[in-house]
Amino acid sequence: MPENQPEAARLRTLPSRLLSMAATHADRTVGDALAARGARKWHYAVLATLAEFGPASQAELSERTHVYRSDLVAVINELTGQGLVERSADPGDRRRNVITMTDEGGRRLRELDGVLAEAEDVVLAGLSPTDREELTRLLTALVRHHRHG
Amino acid sequence: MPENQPEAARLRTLPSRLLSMAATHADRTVGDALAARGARKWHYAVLATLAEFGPASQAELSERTHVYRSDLVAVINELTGQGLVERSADPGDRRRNVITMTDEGGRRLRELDGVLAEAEDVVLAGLSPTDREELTRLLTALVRHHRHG
DNA sequence: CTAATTTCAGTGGTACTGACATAA
DNA sequence: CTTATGTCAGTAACACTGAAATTA
Repeated sequence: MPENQPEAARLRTLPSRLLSMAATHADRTVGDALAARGARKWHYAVLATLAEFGPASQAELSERTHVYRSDLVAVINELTGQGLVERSADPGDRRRNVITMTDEGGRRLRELDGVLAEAEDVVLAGLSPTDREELTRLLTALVRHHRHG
Repeated sequence: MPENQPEAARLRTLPSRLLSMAATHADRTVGDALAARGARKWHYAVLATLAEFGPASQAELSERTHVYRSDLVAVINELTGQGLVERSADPGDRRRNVITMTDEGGRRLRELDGVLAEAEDVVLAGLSPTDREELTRLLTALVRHHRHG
């Protein structure tokens, strides 16, 4: 028995659901594109963060990328295995490792920049340039608020 | 060595990343709120769909909720276990089950409506009413576009 | 025969928790 | 003693694939 009240179509406009569906599609698009080059989004996040802020400890990388400390270990292992970053002991604090991007890591990052740009374009294909900016603005406001709400 | 080029801050405005972070937070907020009542978002999706379209086969529910047919089995098992829906054989097509919402399922749905409303409000707390509508519009356009090329 | 439906078994990336040893 | 760091083990919900059995 369908109801004829306003909440009959509960699901269709539920923001959390729309967010989830859009993010799933975006993650899959980006993930597939990166996987075709043997990378994952965390790899890109770490490389991009190293390019922006320079060498850092794993704890710092975790804060900046929002990849959990515990999960970052495997990511750094994979990146070192590919020669994209180097892990060395911090002489000033022997609890820490210093992660440094190699030259090959820099080249890899610029390669992945291209992959990402294409993927983002696929993700946003349904929106005008104005709407893309508007969406970015709204999402930025959302995550900003969540981080110090 | 931080770069001073425009792509230095690659991550901060990457739409797929913003989408992912916002969706993760939203999923967690909604998921926690539902979990406090012993429910998950798929349970809500199934109940809401049954309320809107009436009794349906699992294949129909899968299409409407976008829960995979294989995953839907467990969801229906859980809902029947709680007496919220009933699973019976379709007399007209013996491959199918007919899933029907019980009266208790209807009460449960209205209970969860309240839970969802609160959770959505938390999720969108950083946005004005106008921005909330705008976000909903943009996300709707995105998922709409994804669903038909 | 092919096609649809339900079900089960399993995979993989992600988000997250807890604990431990080491060192500040 | 407390705190921070890196590491490991493990959980849970989710998205998705493949295949088997049944029936149309």
